Amino acid sequence: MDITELITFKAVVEKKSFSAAAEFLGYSQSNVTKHIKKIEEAVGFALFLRGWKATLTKEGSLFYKEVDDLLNHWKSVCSVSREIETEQIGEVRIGIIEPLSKQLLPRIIGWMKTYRPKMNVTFELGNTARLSALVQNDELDCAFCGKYNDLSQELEFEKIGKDEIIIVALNGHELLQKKAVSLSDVLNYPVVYGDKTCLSYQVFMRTLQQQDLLNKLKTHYICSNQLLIPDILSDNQLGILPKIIMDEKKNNIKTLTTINTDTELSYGLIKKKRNYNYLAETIGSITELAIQEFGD
Amino acid sequence: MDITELITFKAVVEKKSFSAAAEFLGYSQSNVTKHIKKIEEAVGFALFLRGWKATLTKEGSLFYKEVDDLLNHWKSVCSVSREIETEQIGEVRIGIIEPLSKQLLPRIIGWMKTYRPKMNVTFELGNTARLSALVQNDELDCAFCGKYNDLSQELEFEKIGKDEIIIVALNGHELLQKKAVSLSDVLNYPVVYGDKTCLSYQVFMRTLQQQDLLNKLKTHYICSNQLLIPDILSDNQLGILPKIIMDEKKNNIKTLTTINTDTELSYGLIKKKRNYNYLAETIGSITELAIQEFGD
DNA sequence: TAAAAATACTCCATAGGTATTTTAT
DNA sequence: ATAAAATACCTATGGAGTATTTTTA
Repeated sequence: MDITELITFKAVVEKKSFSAAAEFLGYSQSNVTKHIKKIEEAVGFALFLRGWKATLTKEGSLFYKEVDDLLNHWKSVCSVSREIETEQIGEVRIGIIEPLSKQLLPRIIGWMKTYRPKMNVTFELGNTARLSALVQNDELDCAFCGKYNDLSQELEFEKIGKDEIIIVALNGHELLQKKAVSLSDVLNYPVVYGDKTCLSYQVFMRTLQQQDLLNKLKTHYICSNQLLIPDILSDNQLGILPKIIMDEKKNNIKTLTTINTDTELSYGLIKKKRNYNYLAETIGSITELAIQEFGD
Repeated sequence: MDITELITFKAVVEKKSFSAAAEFLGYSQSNVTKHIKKIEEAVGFALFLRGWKATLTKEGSLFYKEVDDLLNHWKSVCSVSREIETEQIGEVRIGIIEPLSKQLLPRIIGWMKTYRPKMNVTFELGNTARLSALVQNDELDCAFCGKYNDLSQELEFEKIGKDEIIIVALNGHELLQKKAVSLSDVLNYPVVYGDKTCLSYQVFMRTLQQQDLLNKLKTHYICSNQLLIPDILSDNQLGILPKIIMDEKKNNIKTLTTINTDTELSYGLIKKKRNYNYLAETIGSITELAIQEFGD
């Protein structure tokens, strides 16, 4: 007994005749007879009372209810396989660093809602180091990160845009009067920046070191969530941030200057180097989206 | 893609290796490879990452959940087919005439509870004519009836026991003093009997006619449900009943006499003459039960 | 008698096997 | 170097067909 035979069974029930079912299925009449006989042998009871019309026996009728369900289940499994093939179901687990999240997260959600309505998405916020470890460990499918120098051999980085580290102040800050603001000027004021895992922290510190200004650093506040810095800035404090998280609409905050870095600061996508990946298409589309958002 | 291939798929998932699955299933390793390849071609994605261990791809894993369900469903359909074969499921529709119901119905229910716990039973109470029409019309599977003279060609009658029509009175009735009670004696009192579809009515009337006593009939009460007659009998009334419904424990009621009939009164089972019948076994067993109950 | 199902017979596709090669650890 | 999967090749079962006979309304 196998599925094709059960399909024949269903056709005979619906067409109420072996020959009509044969025609419907594109089979020979004798083949339909064989299919039905094979099921009847397997189950041990007659399915039909034969005559000019084939009518279900009571046993056949009880069995048909089951078979009909099973064939529907079969069809559903086939359609699920098509959904898997076209990446319509399952889950994408996406890492995002905080600077990118505000712009990228709603856009990804919007895209998924339109093109992957049945798929679940998990967003993991964190810094580049942690997210790339999660990707490495197969706990994330991909991560939107900063460029990460000691990236594992198994991972690859695809650039989606670049950024700069900027220094900001509240409107009316006295430094805003100056035409050219130098780092030594900045160090006269209390500074606020992200913790040491933040790119802005690292760039800022490296630059101080290069210009031998580390000892000039006075009061500083560390806020592990960079996104909050524009909101918590007060008095004569200065914020050090990736340009991307500066909300242009916040017109009480002004950019003083940009920290020049020898190497360009890039954002991009980290994922595993493998030609086999269930979510390749989906992640590809999301990457396109990110490039549209952040690319030049 | 067919069931056997999906079974192989499941085995590979469980054994985590093509060769182990092959051994488990009694297949050659190459055949397992072929099964998996055939599914992979059908669905359009890889199921396993090959290596020393075969591990599911993400797609394979999503698909496996579906397949596992389907295989369980498949197994359940197979087991249902066995239950149909052994008449464990479905419904028996049994007709019973009132005189038999009090004794037979609880016994049938008891038997079904023990031997056909999954099967439903419908009991239809009615007179022989109506029940045999329902059997004829395939609205009942069988009926416990009286012997019915104009039984259709398609039906058969199997005797399970015989009965007599008796005349009863309340304890202390003056007729109980008499040694031999004749029909003319009976007609001096108001009589209670079932309606004209009841065998007892028919026998009584025929006997009156034969003895030319019809005109002597005085007050009479007709109660369409014969079962009630022993309970409603009062004063000097006499009841005319099939012996079988007389509850021996009711010691306030006594039998006066028996109406002699030229032909024997039989109870039996009416069913369709056909060699094909889902419930043949079940009905056979119930008939045995009835014979035990009513047979001599 | 006519419509439908069963049977007899044929053919070839494929499910299964064995032996060997290729791949991955 | 070795365990496991893929491939090449072979065989025989049985799935599907055609033609004919049997059954049933």
